[in-house]
Amino acid sequence: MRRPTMTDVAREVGVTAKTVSRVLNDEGPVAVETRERVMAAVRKLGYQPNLMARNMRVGARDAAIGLVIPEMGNPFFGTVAGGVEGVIRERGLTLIVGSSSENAELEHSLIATFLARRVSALIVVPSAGSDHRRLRAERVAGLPIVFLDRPSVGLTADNVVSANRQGAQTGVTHLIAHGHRRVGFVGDLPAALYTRRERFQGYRDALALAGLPFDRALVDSGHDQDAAARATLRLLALDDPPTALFTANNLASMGAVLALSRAGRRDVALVGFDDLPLAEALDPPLTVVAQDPAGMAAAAAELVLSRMDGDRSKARRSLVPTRLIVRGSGEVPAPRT
Amino acid sequence: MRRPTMTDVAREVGVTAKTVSRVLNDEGPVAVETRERVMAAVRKLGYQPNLMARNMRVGARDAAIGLVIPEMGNPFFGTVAGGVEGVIRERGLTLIVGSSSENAELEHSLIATFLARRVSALIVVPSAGSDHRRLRAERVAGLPIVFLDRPSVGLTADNVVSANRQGAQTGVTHLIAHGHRRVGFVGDLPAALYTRRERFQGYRDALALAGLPFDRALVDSGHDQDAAARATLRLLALDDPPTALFTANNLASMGAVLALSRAGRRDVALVGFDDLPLAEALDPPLTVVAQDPAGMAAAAAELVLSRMDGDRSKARRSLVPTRLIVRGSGEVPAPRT
DNA sequence: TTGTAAGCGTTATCAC
DNA sequence: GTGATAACGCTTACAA
Repeated sequence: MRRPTMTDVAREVGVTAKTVSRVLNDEGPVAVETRERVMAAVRKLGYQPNLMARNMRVGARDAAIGLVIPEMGNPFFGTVAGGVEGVIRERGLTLIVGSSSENAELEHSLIATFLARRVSALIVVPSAGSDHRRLRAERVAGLPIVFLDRPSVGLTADNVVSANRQGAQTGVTHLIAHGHRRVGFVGDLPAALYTRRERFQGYRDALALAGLPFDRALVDSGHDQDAAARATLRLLALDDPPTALFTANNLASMGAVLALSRAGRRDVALVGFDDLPLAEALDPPLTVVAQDPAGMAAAAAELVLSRMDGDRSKARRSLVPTRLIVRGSGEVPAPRT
Repeated sequence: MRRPTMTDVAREVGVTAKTVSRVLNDEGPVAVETRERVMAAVRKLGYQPNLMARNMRVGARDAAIGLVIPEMGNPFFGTVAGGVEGVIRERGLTLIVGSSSENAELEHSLIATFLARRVSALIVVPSAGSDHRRLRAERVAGLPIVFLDRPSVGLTADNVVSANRQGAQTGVTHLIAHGHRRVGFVGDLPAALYTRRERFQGYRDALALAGLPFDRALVDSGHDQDAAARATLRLLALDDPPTALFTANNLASMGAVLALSRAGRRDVALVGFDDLPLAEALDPPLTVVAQDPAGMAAAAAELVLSRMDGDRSKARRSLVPTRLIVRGSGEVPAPRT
C-alpha cells in the first residue's frame, strides 16, 4: 500500500498533478469547482505532500535551519534552541539540531551533515578550538551563517554575543562598591574560551577603574561544578583571601555556591555571570549578571531570516546586553579592617 | 556557480554517475584505479553529496528522527533531546525537534510537519489534551512511534515513562518514616496531566500503606513556580497545616523551596519529584525522587532503532526507575506533639 | 483555467 | 567492472 502522491490525487479527480499542486499552494488561477474536487480527493486519499520532494526542486534548499549547540541539557542552550525554533517556525522552517559536546571535530561533522542536507541556514555556537575557514565557500555562495554566544574563528561572519566584558565589569564593580578590595575570579576552562577571556577582561577593567591592583593569586578555575567548588575553597584558603567572588559562568557559580554553603561561609560576597533557576531560593539569594538567551536566539534567528531575504550587507556583530539582578549575595559588605 | 553534483564528478573522471555513487557508498565492485580517480575528482571539485536527493529515492524515508517536546529550555526535556540525539547519531540519523509549549494543536502541527518530511521515526512527549488517533495509519504503515514521559492517547504504541507512582510513593513514605502524619501535596496543573495523576496516586498509596487518612485540604497546585509558591503558603496557613510537603514536579519544588526560604520555615520537611541542578546547595539541601531523563531518552531511542530494524512485536511500555536522593530537606523530623 | 515537458540529484535494475 | 535508463514526487516554464 503505497502512500498516495500528487499524481494519485490528480488521477482521482481527473486532472493533472500540476493542478493539484496549484490548489495546494494557492498559486495561479484554479476554478472553484476544481479546487473543491481536489480538496475532497486529498481528504479521501489521506494525501500528505512530500516535503523532501518539494525541497528538492532546482537548486532549492531544505526548509530547515541547522543549529549546533554544545549541550542540550544546559538550560542556557536549551533556551537558545527554543528561541530559534519559535522564530523560524513562523516562516515555515524546521529546526535541525546537534550537540557538539564542546568538541570541535563533532561540531565540524554536524555542520557537514547539515550542509549535506542543504539546510537554508546555519546557526553555530562554536566549540573551543574549532575553526570555520572551511565555511568560507558556503558563505560566499550565499548561505546565511550566524555564530552565537562565541564568535567565528577564521571566518568573517555574523555574530551574536552577550556583552560579556561590560557585564562582568558591572558585576565586579558592584562588589567593589560594597567595599570589597580583594575580589576573587572563578572561571571556567579552557581559559582560552572566548566568553571566559572577555569576562576576565571585564573583571580586570573593573579593578583598574577602581584603582585596585590585579593579583594573579585571586584567579582560579574549574571545568565543572565540583572543580569550581574546589577552586573556590583554594581561594578562600589563601593567606590573604578574597572577601568577594566573581564567578564567570553558571557552572562556576553553582560550584561556588555549593562550596560556600558547605563551608557555612555567609560572609563572602558573590556575584555570578549568567542567571540560575533557583538563584532566588539560595541563602543568601544569588546576585547575578543575567544573560538573555532568548534574546540572543531571537537576534540570531532574525538575522538569519533577513539574510535569507537577501540582505547582503556586511557581517554584523550584535552585542546582547546583560542585566545585573540584585538579590543579596552580591551585597554582603566587606569586613571592616 | 552551481554546486557540483555527482554527474559533474562523473564527467570529470570520464565515468558515469552510478560509478561515482558506487565509490561513495562502498557498494559493488569498483576498480581500484577508478576509485582513486573518483576520490581525486571529489576533492578537486569540493563535491558534497546531496542528502535531500539521496533520501528521496523510491519510497525512502528521511534519515531523521522527529522529536516533539514541551519546552527546550527545561533541562529535563533538554537532556531528553540530547540523549536521543546521542543514540541516533551513531546510526547516521539526524534530530529534528519542535517544542509544543504543552499545546495540543501545536503538537499536532509539528507532527504533521515531521510526517510531511517523511522522518524515519517519531518520538513524542504528548501535551495534555492531545489525541493520537490520527497516527494510527502511520503506525500501521510501519512508522516507529514512541511516546515519552507520558503515554499516548487513543493509540496503542510504545511508551517510555518514569516509575511515577512508585517513585512518589517512595518519597512520601520517606517523609512518613520521619514522623510526619500530615503531608501536603503540591502538584502541577492541569491536574489531569498523566504524570500529575500518577504521582498523586503514589502519594495516596503511601498514605494508605501507613494507615494515614487522606485529607483533600492538604492538596494544592500551581502551574508555574510562583503559583506553586503561593500554593505552598496556602497549605502552611491552614488551621491544621502539614508538617511536610511532597512536590510533584520540579516547578512545584522550586516554588515550595522559594516559599519556605522566604518564610524562613526550616521546620517543614520537603521531598520533591525530579532533581534540580542546585538541590545540593539549598538550605537545607533538597531531598528528591530523581528521574532519569537520559535513561528515558536512551530507552526511547533504542526502541525506535529496534523498530526501524524490523522489530514488529507488540507495543511495549517501559518503566524507567526513579531514585531517592537523600540530602536533608526530607529528613527534617516532625515536630513533637 | 488547465496541461505538457523537463528537470532537481540520487539510486535500482538490468544489461553489457 | 561499468553504463544506460528509469524512477522518486514535486515545481517551473511554457503552451494551449
